[in-house]
Amino acid sequence: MTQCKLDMEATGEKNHKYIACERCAMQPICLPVKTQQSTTLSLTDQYLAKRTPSQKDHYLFTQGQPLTDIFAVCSGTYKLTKLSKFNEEKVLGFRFPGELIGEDALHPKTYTHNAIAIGDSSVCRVNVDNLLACSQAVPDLQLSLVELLTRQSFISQAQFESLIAKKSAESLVAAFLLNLKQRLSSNEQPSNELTLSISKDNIANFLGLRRETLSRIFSKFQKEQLIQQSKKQIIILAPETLENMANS
Amino acid sequence: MTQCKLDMEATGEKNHKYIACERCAMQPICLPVKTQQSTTLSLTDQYLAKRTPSQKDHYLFTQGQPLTDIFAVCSGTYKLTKLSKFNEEKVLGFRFPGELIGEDALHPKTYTHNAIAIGDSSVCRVNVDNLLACSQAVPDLQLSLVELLTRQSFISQAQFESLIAKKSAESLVAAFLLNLKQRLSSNEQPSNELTLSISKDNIANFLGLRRETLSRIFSKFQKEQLIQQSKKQIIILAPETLENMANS
DNA sequence: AATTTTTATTGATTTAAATCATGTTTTTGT
DNA sequence: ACAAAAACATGATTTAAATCAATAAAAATT
Repeated sequence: MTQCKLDMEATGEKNHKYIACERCAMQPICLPVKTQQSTTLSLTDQYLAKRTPSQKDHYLFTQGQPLTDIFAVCSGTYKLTKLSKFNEEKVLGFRFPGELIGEDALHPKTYTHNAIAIGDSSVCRVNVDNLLACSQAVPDLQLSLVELLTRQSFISQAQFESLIAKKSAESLVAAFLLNLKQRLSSNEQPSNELTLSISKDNIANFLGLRRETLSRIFSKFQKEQLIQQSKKQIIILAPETLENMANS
Repeated sequence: MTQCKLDMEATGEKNHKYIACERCAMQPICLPVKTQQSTTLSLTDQYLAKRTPSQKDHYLFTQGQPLTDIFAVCSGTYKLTKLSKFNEEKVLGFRFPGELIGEDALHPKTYTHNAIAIGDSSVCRVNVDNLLACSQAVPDLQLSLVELLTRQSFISQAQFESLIAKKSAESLVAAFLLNLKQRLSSNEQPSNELTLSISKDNIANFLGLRRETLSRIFSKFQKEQLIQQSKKQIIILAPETLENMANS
């Protein structure tokens, strides 16, 4: 499996697992260009910066800031947040390796939320101005951009639907766990074991539940042998039961 | 204000108010091409069918059907729905004149929901295959398509955020009313009067509330002089108060 | 290793919205 | 214009989740 050339290089954080470019949502505007004739091989260099590391709590950007780059997560986790009127943080979502950040700012050309690293993480960074300039010259690239945008809006749509479906707290959590499993294990073979890089507070916030409620549900799932948790490690014991709960 | 050439023609339904093309979300891929040199003037004809009428309860498409067209509402209202496991209808949203339908099916090339006319309505219809073929030849068109998609994903994002923010039933309804007002009165000067083309059942379904709860909230708003309703006609008396409720 | 801070759990109580129940108004079709 | 069917409203009761409260366990800091 081919990977970005930086894959094997020392980037200062040795214990990082980087995602393969093949699995990355940015791929439409990165890899295809690379694999074309050598004249265009340097094209990506005009807009792509690879593996920019973020330490814990680093802001990739903040809401209201003008758009400069769109990002793809290489390693770690980011959370997307917004501040409410009285400065309460609302978590809008999480981004895991291979997923995009900031692409929804393309229209108003302004970031509409904050993107914050949870633990040490890293991104590839695509400069939008340069990308658009290049895409004017390379029709294929423009087409790939359309591809990237439509794929992303499909994912957003799915997430929207899963949250709009009025559900019990329990089914929300079941759906969330299965969604995590799916997004985190697409690397290798699907696994029922996952590490929660995110705090329960952040998860509760995202799901619109109280921390106490979330805690009770995790305890209940544990008691009912649906999951098994020790610290940040979670094993999903009964995916089918959770599946049934999720779309109850 | 210029309008589509069919605007003044008799289309069988005389009491229909059609939206001006300038106000339509499809505009990026319709009007610009029309106003270019006469050789490309016929280009839109290759993918655009104007003013296809839908009688009440007509399905524009159903979930699972392969994508053929994307639509823009010309008049009336459509609802987007999905069936749950046990055949319960979930309302995912409404589309009013000037808004797009089906554009989110561009990626998997399959419609993911149903689009159903509420009352007599009409759409402009854009054939996707022909559009993509044309856009290969006309780079400007491709750029406009990107524009259209990014604008739309911005709107979707806003809707997502308004629904994910865990709020009371009351604030949900307040936000919904203001959203309706904004989307329905963009025609002329902003008005506080609006006609509910949608049934309260559909609204309750969309907001994830019970019909009884919605009914109570409307009654409460009326009692508190925030709105005034008679049949399907609603007058928003205190937009600021509703605004405060909406982002409480 | 010890202490502070943050994060998570569990119980008791309250509350907002769902559910159950019934009646009224509006719309639709003949 | 009338009957039937939808759609809407309102009261009484139940319930799921929020809130209040108090510990317990992890993680971070010294």
